[in-house]
Amino acid sequence: MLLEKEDLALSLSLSSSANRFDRLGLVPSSSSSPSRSLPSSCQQWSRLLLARSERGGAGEARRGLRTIDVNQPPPAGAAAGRPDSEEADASSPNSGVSSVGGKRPAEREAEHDAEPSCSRGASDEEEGDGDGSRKKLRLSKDQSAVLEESFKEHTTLSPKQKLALAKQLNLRPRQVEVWFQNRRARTKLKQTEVDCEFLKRCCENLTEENRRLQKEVQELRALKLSPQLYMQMTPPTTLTMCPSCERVSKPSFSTTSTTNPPPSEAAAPRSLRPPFLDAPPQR
DNA sequence: ACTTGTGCCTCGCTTACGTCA
DNA sequence: CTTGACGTAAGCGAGGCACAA
Repeated sequence: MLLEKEDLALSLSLSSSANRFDRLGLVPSSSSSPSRSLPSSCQQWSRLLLARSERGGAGEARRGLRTIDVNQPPPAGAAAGRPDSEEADASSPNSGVSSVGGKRPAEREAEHDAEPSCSRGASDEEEGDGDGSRKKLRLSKDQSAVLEESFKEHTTLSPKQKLALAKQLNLRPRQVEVWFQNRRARTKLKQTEVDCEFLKRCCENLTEENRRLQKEVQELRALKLSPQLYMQMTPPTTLTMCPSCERVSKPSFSTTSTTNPPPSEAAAPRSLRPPFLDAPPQR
């Protein structure tokens, strides 16, 4: 159990690290799937694009289904306060908007033949469906593993994939949907933590760099005050900046030879900044 | 061409439950 | 046995997009 958790955390952090490397350009972005290699903000955009592309595909099926099914009443019980709270729950997420239309045609169809399995434990019968209290059912290890594998392939599911997965795992499509939703949330949370840590380190490095430069300025001023040394020294204007990478080249002489080299991250070119700093506004 | 209504999807936030120390 | 912390399945509302009327 503990190991499992750690494994999950590890996989999360590993994928996050991969994202970080991708951001820094250390890993060719083509080495991982687009959605997973992108930072969270970019993932938002890719998600939109993905959603659009998926809707392009799934939308056609939906359109097809809609023409067939849109005006059909939901299966008996689904709309009319079925005593089974599971089914009621399954339609609730969209209750805000689907109070009129009810369940999605595809799901309606699927859930009709894919009876609620309620996974292991399945003590559904004695869990009093009538009281309206929501049941929480833990997914089995196998189910979680399959879902995890699927998530690695794609972080969002098309309706077809969702149905297939639900059927394969003997779950309701709604459960698969919720699992992916929560999984995306966990991934994002993890990524945010990684981003925070990265920014923290950047801040520390920049502070250190600032301290170093201040010290250097002080030393240069001190040199300027002593004429003999000042006349002998080579021009201190060797602090040139490369316009392309914005790196400051080291002076040929060093009055601060004991100072540390600039931290790699602090000296990183602008293109390596965390992309979320340049990210478009999120909603 | 533009507007409006509908259906669907995803997200963020939250709640409730299961597990463990 | 109880309790608090933690992980996670699930509920809810909001926003956005596609599509049809």
